[in-house]
Amino acid sequence: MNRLARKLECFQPLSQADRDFLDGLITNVREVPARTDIIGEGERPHDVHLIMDGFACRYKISAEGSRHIMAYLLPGDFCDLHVALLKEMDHSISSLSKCRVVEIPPNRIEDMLNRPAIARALYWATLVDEGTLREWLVTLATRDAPESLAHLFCELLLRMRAVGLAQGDSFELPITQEELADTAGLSPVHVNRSLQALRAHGLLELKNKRLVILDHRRLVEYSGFNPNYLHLTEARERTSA
Amino acid sequence: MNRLARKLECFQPLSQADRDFLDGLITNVREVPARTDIIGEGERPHDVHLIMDGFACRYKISAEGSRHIMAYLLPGDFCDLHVALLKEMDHSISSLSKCRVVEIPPNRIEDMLNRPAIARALYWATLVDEGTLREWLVTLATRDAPESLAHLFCELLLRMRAVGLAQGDSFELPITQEELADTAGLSPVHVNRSLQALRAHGLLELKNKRLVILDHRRLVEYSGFNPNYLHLTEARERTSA
DNA sequence: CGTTGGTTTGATTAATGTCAACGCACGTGG
DNA sequence: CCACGTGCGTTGACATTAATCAAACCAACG
Repeated sequence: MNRLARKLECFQPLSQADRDFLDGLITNVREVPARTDIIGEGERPHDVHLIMDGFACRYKISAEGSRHIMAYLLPGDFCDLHVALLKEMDHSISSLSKCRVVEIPPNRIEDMLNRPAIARALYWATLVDEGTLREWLVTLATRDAPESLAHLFCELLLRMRAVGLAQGDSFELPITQEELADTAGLSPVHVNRSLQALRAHGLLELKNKRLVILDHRRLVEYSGFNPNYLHLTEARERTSA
Repeated sequence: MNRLARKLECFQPLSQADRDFLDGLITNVREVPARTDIIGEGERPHDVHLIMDGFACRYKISAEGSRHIMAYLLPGDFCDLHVALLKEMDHSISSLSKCRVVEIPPNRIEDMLNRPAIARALYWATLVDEGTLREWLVTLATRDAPESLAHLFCELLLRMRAVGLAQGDSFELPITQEELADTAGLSPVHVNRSLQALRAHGLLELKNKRLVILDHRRLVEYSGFNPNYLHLTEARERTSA
């Protein structure tokens, strides 16, 4: 049930004690409306934030005022686990949809990191985040607009499955085309046309904030998606909530 | 003298004992010619690799055969510190110039991570790597060609300074325009034209494998460079070898 | 029923890629 | 010492992708 535990078990099964510990972390839950900042660039938050429900993102605003989204944060993802070490955030975090966010005080984080299995799994998770960043870099540099979106959707499907939030080849995607544009480095207009192309190819449908992948195999092939950077072990992929 | 120690001290000064320990790591040095793979995607190297001299890079080859460079590895940078945890590399590492690479066996790495100050500094370094990846993402998504190159050069200057390899506002940059193209997601032709534009603006000169920044202030402004993502403390920036 | 936020469409423009050729410096072997 | 090859940088002409601007449309919601 706990999305964090589910995600960490993609790396390695946890003991019941560890699972219970993670459940115990979920005490201080805060509702965050859609499109509101959770942490701003330059801040140094006191508590660590964990997404329990909804979509959030890391982003930066460039000098000319354009926003770029650098990562999606799904249920089970930490926003700022590292913050204790650095003087300040070098980017911001904002909700995309309505979110439920857990705030965890530093001493509980320390307790968590003293549990070896959890600490290792969290380290794995940051390596996956880094791999994801690298793959997004490749996308921006080498894939054209529809390929970029297709690749993103392939990735999100696996990540949503990993936390039990996919239904078959589809999942809730509560974001706008403008947000996709800010993610893929495209204009909203071009995102729209690219989505139409993907639809026309019979690869997917995106409406009512839900993405339905109609032909997963072809979508993977079309976008050149290789899931190795997510470092999932096949056994732990899940297909249902 | 030890580039790794210099770099880690950008986070926090180290004890003499820690510095000595890091010096003791440099036993098994290997010469690597330019443009040769150090670690390939899919491998799982036994030893950890540390760059002591020269330029290397992380890269991926896309399905259609194009290469994308996702990070530069300078003296003092680890190639694959994390590798113990993951089953396999999700990207490759190759030298750009001739390099000197240290190979460190896993038990020495373990010893290293048992030294709290060093472990913390290494964790800081991986956070900086992640921040750098995010900034490159922003570059690809929002900056035009000459801005991208200018931004990259600003970053490299600070990184080279941090390990004592810059002379004033200039440093050795032993890479070709084609490699810059594979970094910035541009064609070599366009890199060439963009460099000419930067030169024409009197911002910099790049010849004989050396980059001379002629007007640092304007270059920073031109590229919208904000060094916060490198998390350097001013005090530790160095300007000479 | 009007307003609002998001999506869709068309026309035009700007940035960058591609292809092809040429030049230049350097190193090598005759 | 010269001739040649090779790798890299440079240039020009042209094609393509995606951005921009502006307007229309649509559905949800008060």
